[in-house]
Amino acid sequence: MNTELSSKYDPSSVESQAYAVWLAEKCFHADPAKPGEPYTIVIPPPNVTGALHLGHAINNTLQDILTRMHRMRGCNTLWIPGIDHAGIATQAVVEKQLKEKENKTRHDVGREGLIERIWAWKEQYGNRIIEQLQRLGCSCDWDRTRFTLDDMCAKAVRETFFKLFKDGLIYRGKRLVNWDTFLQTSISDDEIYHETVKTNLWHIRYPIVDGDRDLAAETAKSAEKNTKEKSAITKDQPESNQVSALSAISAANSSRPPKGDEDLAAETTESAEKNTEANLGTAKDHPDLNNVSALSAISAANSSATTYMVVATTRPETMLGDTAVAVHSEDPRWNWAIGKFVKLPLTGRLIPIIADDILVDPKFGTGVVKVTPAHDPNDYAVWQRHQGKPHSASSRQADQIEIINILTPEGRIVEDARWQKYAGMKRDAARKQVVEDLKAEGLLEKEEPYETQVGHSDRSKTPIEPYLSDQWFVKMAPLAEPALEVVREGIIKFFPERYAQTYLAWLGEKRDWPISRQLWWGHRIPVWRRPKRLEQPLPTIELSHVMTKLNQWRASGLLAYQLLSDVEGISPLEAADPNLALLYICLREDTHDPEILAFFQKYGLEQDPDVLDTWFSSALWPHSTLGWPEQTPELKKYYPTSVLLTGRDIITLWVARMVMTGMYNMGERSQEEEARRHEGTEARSVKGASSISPSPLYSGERDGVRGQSAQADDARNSKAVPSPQPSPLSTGERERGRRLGIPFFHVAINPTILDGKGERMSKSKGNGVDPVDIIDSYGADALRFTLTKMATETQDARMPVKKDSTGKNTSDKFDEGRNFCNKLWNACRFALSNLEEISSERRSQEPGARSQDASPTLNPEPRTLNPEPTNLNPEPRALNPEPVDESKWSLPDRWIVSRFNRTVDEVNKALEIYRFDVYAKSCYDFFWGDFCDWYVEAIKPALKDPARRGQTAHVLASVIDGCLRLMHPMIPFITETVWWRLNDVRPQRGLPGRIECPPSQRLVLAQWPAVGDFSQASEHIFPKLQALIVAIRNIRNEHQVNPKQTVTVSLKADSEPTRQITANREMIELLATCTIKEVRADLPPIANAATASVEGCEIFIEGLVNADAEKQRLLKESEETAKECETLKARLSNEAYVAKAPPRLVQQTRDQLATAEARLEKLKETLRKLG
RNA sequence: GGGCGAUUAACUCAGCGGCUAGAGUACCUCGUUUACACCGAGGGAGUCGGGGGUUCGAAUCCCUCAUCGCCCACCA
Repeated sequence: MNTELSSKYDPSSVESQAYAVWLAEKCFHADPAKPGEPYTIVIPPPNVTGALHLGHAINNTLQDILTRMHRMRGCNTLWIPGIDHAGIATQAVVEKQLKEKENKTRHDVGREGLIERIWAWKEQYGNRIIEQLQRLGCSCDWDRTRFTLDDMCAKAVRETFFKLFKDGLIYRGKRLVNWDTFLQTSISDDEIYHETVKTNLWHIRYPIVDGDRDLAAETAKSAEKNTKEKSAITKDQPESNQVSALSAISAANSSRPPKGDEDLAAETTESAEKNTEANLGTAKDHPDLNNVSALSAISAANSSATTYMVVATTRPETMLGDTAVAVHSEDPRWNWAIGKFVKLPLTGRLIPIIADDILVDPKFGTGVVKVTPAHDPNDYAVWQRHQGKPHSASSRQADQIEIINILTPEGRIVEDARWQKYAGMKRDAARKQVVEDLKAEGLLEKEEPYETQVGHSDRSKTPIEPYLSDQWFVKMAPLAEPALEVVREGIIKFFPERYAQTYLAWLGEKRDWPISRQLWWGHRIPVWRRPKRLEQPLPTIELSHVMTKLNQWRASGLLAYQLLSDVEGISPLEAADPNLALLYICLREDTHDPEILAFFQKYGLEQDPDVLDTWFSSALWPHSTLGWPEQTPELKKYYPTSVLLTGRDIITLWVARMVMTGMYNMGERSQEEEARRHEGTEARSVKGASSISPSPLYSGERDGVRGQSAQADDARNSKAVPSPQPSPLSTGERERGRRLGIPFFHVAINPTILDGKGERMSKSKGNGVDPVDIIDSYGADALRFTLTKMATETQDARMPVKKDSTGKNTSDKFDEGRNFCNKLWNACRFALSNLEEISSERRSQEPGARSQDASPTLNPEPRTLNPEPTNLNPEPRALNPEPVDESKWSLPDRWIVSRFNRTVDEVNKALEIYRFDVYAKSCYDFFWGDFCDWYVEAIKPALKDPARRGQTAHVLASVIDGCLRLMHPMIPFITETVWWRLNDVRPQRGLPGRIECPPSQRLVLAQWPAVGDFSQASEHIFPKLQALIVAIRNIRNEHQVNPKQTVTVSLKADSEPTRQITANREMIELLATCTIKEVRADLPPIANAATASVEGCEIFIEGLVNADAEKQRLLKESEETAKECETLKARLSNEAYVAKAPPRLVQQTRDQLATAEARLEKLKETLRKLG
């Protein structure tokens, strides 16, 4: 390979070449059989729907930095890439395309057909995402690329569902969900966005029905209608006629009980039983009827004047489904009416007036709220609360209310005799009609304009409907508790720390997770059930046979089933539903068992058509990608993963769920259970498992993988040179995490990138920047550097966006990255060309070349000055017998090496706490500010001097080597390319104890730099000389001296500075473009010279005769100095300061004052002489 | 309503009890010295959002107000 560096840096050729080499040599491939402490990251899988944006770019750049750094640290490093199938988003996109291109709906092409199309689509776009990640430079193990819908993930999904189902943590329930009437699926809260909509607030009169004789008759009629209404629902929703006992129980167990309502669960269970009776046709009376007698007893004392209540609503059409009006129990305007009825306009039903202090805010509106349980989340909660409770201790009257669905899945009003007029109308039409009819009846009190937030589906952009339907849920409480605990205890840490709050707050709510989606694209729910009840209930004998069979299969681990038996205290047969409508069977794996298949067929059991929420598979990502539930070597080696890097928006949706499922599937208890299963014992419940002795998995030796201590030995032996810093995780911590099954130890949150106005980037706003455009125009390294520098601890990072000449979005922000990359390239080119020259010369003079390295001793610096050694392991130095003879080093050599080690130290500390910006800044400041601006400039003469060039070149090569290692994770392409050239030109590098340079053909696999010793003396002296040089340059500039023109300088300085200046005279003269005439302590003032003073050293530059300018400058300086004196004096005259501040600080102030006063005196003297 | 963050130079951001508050970009001056004009040398530019407080000392800690943004809840 030709490793010449082109004179102009061309990112595209550099990048493609380096990446091709890494791939060809499998540099990113991880092998679990190899030694080394594991370091694992799983990518947050991008949605297959979209191309990558800057958010992905920053997220993946940071992951790559960590991955590359740990690989260089000798860890057994794995970064797993992959893509999310993004259920609803993807299906929506493909359906839209289908509609646009072929004018077909999903029903036209069928389930199979649609899925086939989506897979084709996935191939195309999934590959594009992989390509984009590769262009970014991501060092993922591409052989292990996963897709949340591939076989490996599917297996994990299936097993997890089965486990949850078996443990009773998955249940089917009727719930109010967010219904997308366009896509006809439920969607989760996070797929909703709110839009402000201008509408009206309609005030409607609901006539109060007095307790007179007509009442009983009215109520009876209403009851009759209710019966009809039941059949209407049944017709409309075939599967929803059972407000099943199971769902009601589940609701009671899992929903948050309202505050202070401890008895709710018990009461709901009772009510559920009642409902079951009703469903089974054993209950004769409608619950409402039980209230009639009590009603007539009500006194109407308060009510004589009031004949109606006014409710305000933005959704008048839902009044068809009203089943109550609610008031606050302490609202004197209305509480007298509690227990009475109102006559619902338009349909004429009688509905109760109930008290609900949670729903009703008496200070808001009229204090009266209509209750539509089937179409409003709050009202649904009211329905749940009012399951037959007495109004108060003194009243025996129950306030149970009904629930009535009025909408079809398409969002039309359902067919129903009571509102036939509106049947089939869409929401808006129905609303219009209802309002008109109310007007006609004189029941519309007023209509006022109103703005409200309406939830819209993110996918179809249509308004969502709260809709009552049967869904599958995961019970959160048992899963959430351990997941909360590991974060509270700091076993999982967030960076920055504050994000733990978001996590804890959300998880603390323990709201059950609706996991079913009425889609086709996704993991299908592995539950078989009858869509309807059996026409004829099974005879007891047959039912008993069914149960026996099921128990047999369950015992052999093939399936799990749920029915009423899951309620404690009821035997399975007792509870078994003879209509089989409440029997849910979860098959662990798809089966070909003819007996089971025949059973399913005989009883008409079908697989649930729904699929799982896409987050269900994402939640398993850290262990499913490693092969779980199979006990793969990968799983054993790489789980738990080390860190998760992600954006803060999915801390709840994703991070929390990964912790829950990770601990549930991978925690020790779970693993034990697994082990027992393999032994042929069926574990019935998790509860019993804790008494079992630890499985072999955790007792030391493991199949195929040696124990922890053996691995550690291996790692040590494999080190050629000291490996650097130990991983921040101790063995104990790692083991604890493994036992608990946590998916990762750290969660690092990267900032969200916004545009210059602080708005989120998006396609619709047109402010998005495409990372590939930036790579094309600036290069991937430049993009990466800029993004790394933006990765601060704040939550957002702004990036002003502008259009480039071709109309694409770009940002000047990337200039900084590009400039730095360019600087890096050119500095390396310069260094390499010198090294090449010197090396070839050296080779031609072997073997005596070494002697050249001797250079005159300048300021020998005793080693004792160095701070504590950072390399605790002495072995490595033995590898290189050549001792470091620093007496040969020039000041710049010692300084730059020390500064380099300082930088490595800073970088290590920064990356340990995920301060990527500090990493970028440290590298930038060191490389540009110290190395290029000072060191390289300072050594130019030495590189030309045969006596010194050998030594200088050796330091230069070692520093370059270290810099390339240090910056490689952030700037991988340039550094790798330069590395190859450096290996060619100068294969032998390294300053033992200072900069270790163990050889490596590829930088990507080279060792991360160790922190070598510092040189405090040089770090003290060099900056003083810098200040002197800057001061001289400053005077030159002020006097408009041409940069090329050499000036003559005389310096007045004490003996020590004089010594340093003299010793480094050549460097000062070069960097300040001057000739130093003399340096001494007793230098008399020089007339007609421009002067300055810095670090106790007075500078005189001859021949700069601009007296006026000089006088002005002196005046200004003396003014400033006087001011400084004043400030310092004031500080010292403050007694409290002298008394309370640290003595060190007070002394410092005194010294400063003395210096400033002396300087001021000199300035005044000079000014006096000038007149 | 609850929580979190931001407010520092024209712009984008560091700094988070103690050096004269820093960097990059932009701006101004000078400069085509063979690494780099995507460069070099230098410069100007800030009441650290307002107001209180704690402290010897506050950009930094506390309270409060204002503005902007995000998350959660709610909006009959």
